[in-house]
Amino acid sequence: MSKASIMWFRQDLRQDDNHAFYEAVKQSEKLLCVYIYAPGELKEGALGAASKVWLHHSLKVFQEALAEKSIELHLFESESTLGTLKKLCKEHNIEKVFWNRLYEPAIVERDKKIKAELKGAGIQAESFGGHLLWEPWDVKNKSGHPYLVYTPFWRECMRSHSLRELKAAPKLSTIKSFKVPCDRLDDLALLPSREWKDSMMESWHVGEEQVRKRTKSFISKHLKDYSELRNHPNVDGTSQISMALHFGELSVRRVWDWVESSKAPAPACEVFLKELTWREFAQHLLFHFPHMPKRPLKSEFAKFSWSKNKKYLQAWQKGMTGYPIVDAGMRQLWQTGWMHNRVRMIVASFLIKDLFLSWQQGERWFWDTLVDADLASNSMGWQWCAGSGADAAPFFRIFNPTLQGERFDSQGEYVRRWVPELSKLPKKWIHKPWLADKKILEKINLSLGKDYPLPIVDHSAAREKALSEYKNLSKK
DNA sequence: TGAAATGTTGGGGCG
DNA sequence: ACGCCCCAACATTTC
Repeated sequence: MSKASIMWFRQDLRQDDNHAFYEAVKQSEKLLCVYIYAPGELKEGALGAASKVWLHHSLKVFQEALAEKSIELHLFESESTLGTLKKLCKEHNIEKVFWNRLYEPAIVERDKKIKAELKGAGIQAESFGGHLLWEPWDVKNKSGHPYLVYTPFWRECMRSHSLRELKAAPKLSTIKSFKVPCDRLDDLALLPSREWKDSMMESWHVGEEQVRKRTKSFISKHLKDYSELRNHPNVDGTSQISMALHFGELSVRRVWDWVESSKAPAPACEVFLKELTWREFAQHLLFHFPHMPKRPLKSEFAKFSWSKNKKYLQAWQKGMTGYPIVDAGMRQLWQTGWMHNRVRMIVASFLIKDLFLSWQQGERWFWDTLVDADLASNSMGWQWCAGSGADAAPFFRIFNPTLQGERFDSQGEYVRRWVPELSKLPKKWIHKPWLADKKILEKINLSLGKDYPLPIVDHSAAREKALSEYKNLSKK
């Protein structure tokens, strides 16, 4: 039993199944809850603009939820988390600091240092597993190395790794709370002046309570059709829990439990649990290969000579490439901070293999604009598309944006929703407007090249070029 | 969680 | 009735 402790909240803004919080409440008489915003320490993991907006709202809701139980969540903007923690410990006679572990390289390094320094200063420090299903150092192949291929990773997790015990939300009625001077939420300046910040959040559920409802309703209504409907961008067939998993409003372990105890057929459950395990795989990869966000995991790809065409990059970012499914996705991303996963693969393939821009350019744009931006998932995903990652798609697997559109948005509804200038175009041409009859275009008063761009590159020519470039690379 | 090129098969039209 | 061609449908290979 410790008299006074700090609960250091990070990406675990929840009460349910929060091991560090559970133990902190159990082991302490008096508890100081803190969130420390120290962007300078995070390197390439420093939050993107959309993530900051999400964090702002998430912190607000979490503060309110704790306040209902008379617990204050103290916010601090800081240049040194260690400095802030040490100062608080000293000022308030703190005996122990609790937190849940994270696995990004810069954070791991910082937290190790913090733990050592606190212990050196005579303060106990204990970290807990809560962000993942399994610890990265526990899942290894027979020769003791981390897995580089997903399927064996999945099998190994299923075969030999049990899930940790779930923890209920701690009972807060008996714990004594501190109230100390701290920053206000607005002082953290997480909301940019960008105009999309309000409209962006309209699409999403924020906070533990709302996210729980949304997830449970997904499981009971949509999980049974997940394997099919998750591919159709205009259908509400995905769980949309990525952002809540990133900031920890939702425990992945808890979701796993809900899915396993759901009434959905076992094969549907498995498809979904495999997606949760892809997230896990990404986190483990980043832990073992800290350079994943910056450099190709397959080093031969470092020689690839990418284009630096700024106009192409801008056209892609703004959703003005002339390929409707690509543009719809990029505009959905800009307006809502989120893009359907099927479309993420399509726009990524397009950036890399049609425009020859490096996957890192795409990675950085997603990082800044996605509310669910996650260093591990994002860099793994981009490397997967580029063919340079672990268990990646072969480079020659090139998506044809027209065919992908026709297959997964067969009615063109997704395109019409996000690219309104094409909304009157008949289904037949919705994914290839440049082939539409002039008469039709005149009739709907659509002037290609003016109201909507002509394709900025020719897909089949770009495909040939990409393949020959790749061939050269593998020769060298 | 590709697409395109190439190969194979089999039904039907037709001399 | 037969051979031939066409081509859609499907399978396999290649990038």
